[in-house]
Amino acid sequence: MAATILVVEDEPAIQELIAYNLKQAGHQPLRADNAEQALHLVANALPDLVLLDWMLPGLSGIEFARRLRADKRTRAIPIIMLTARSDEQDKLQGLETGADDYITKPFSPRELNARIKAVLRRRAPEMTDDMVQLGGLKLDPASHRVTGNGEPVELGPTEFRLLHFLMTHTERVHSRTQLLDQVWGDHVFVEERTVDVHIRRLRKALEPTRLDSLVQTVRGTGYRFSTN
Amino acid sequence: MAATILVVEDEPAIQELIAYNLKQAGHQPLRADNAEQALHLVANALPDLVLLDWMLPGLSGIEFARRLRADKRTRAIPIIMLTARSDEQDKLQGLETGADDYITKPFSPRELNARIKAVLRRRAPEMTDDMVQLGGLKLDPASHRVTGNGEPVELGPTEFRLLHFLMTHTERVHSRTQLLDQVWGDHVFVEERTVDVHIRRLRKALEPTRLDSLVQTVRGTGYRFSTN
DNA sequence: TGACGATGTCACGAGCTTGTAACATTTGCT
DNA sequence: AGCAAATGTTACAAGCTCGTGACATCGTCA
Repeated sequence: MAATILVVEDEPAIQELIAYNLKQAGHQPLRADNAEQALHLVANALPDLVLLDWMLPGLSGIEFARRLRADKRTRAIPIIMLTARSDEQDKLQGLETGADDYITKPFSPRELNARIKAVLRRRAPEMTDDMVQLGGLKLDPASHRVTGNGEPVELGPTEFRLLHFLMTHTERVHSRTQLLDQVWGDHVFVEERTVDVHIRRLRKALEPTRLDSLVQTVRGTGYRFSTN
Repeated sequence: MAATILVVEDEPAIQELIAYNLKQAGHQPLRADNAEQALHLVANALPDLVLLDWMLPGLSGIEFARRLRADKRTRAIPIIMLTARSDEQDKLQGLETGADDYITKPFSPRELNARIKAVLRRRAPEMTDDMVQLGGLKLDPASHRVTGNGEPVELGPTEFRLLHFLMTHTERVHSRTQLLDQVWGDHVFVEERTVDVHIRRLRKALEPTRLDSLVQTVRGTGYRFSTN
């Protein structure tokens, strides 16, 4: 994984507990005792996910979530809310505000990790560290290694991300625009044809293993990763 | 999906949020801050769906919807209205004016996407990603693949769109003009006989699977996709 | 600083798509 | 049968898409 996770929780003991667990799971915890502090942190660096206590002193969790959703820069950040009571009302309101999941205290570290992983996978499967293995190709985000039919494949950073995205979204055509948004990042402005060039570089790197046929062109539409 | 969706919303933050989510879902957002601006956009290019805030400065959402419904060119465009209060009165008036659905703020991206999909499925099934399977033919918009009796079928972009439209509107004769409007697009001017040529190409591509008989000629009227 | 890898852009050419016209065939009707 | 309209079929030129190699730039690291 190796995600940066912002923990917004006013109870020090719980905050500490969560932070410890996140570290154990290989994440990078950022801590905030309240929403204001959290906003400051977010202003400086975008976390990959936010664990948000619903009951906070001062600015409430709901309000904080709203603000994240209101700002273009932070809109896409997944939010998991922590709620003390298993109150259905809270849950509903939270999901409406845009939380991706919620978890009721008390919770086990195992459950927390599972939900984090699930949310990361849902929001951006290519963000997780899960190894992807398809049609003879094996891509391991953790070690940043790719092998085709057992042979190592050398890829540049962009080609690696591109392949990772394609392998986590197979059997589906992606337009150049979509690939630019997903692999290069939104807000980046780059020529569409640049995608072609990186597809070319990716294929070239895969050629020695004859796996370049997995990356397919769909004329007039875009590209597709397919094992057929 | 890949629908062009016009968002008419005066609140910049909400407009931005919606546009972002639409993009994530694979749609192409068009934005307007008010009804006048929206009318201009519609004059240039027809969107596939309109998300319309009910409370707008200047020309109201209701009035805008009326105008869309009054013009033959825009009458068929599905409208989903966004309403701040869960006011029954608004809802009723909206549905009477011809809105296809309504959604009450605040709403989750998930809910918005679900409603968009539902409306598109009802009004313009060829805009969704749903796989179509009929009479031995299988067409999957997501992977952009067609198979007939299990065998892959190679189609050019236009033939693909044509077949997709026919398969989502079966047992019904479409005139050449209708096909040009629906498959080629609104403002395109092309000879009617061109449709014949593409029908021919489509049939030829289907011949190897003996499924070309599904595309039928209705003399003096147009073409029809039928499993009988 | 200099070398090197990574990246984005461009230009060129091969090959595919597409709209049209021209010709062939079928259909419906008298 | 004979005719006219509608449709099927083919060929082709123009335009567009995509693959590909070349190149300039930028940041990094020794």
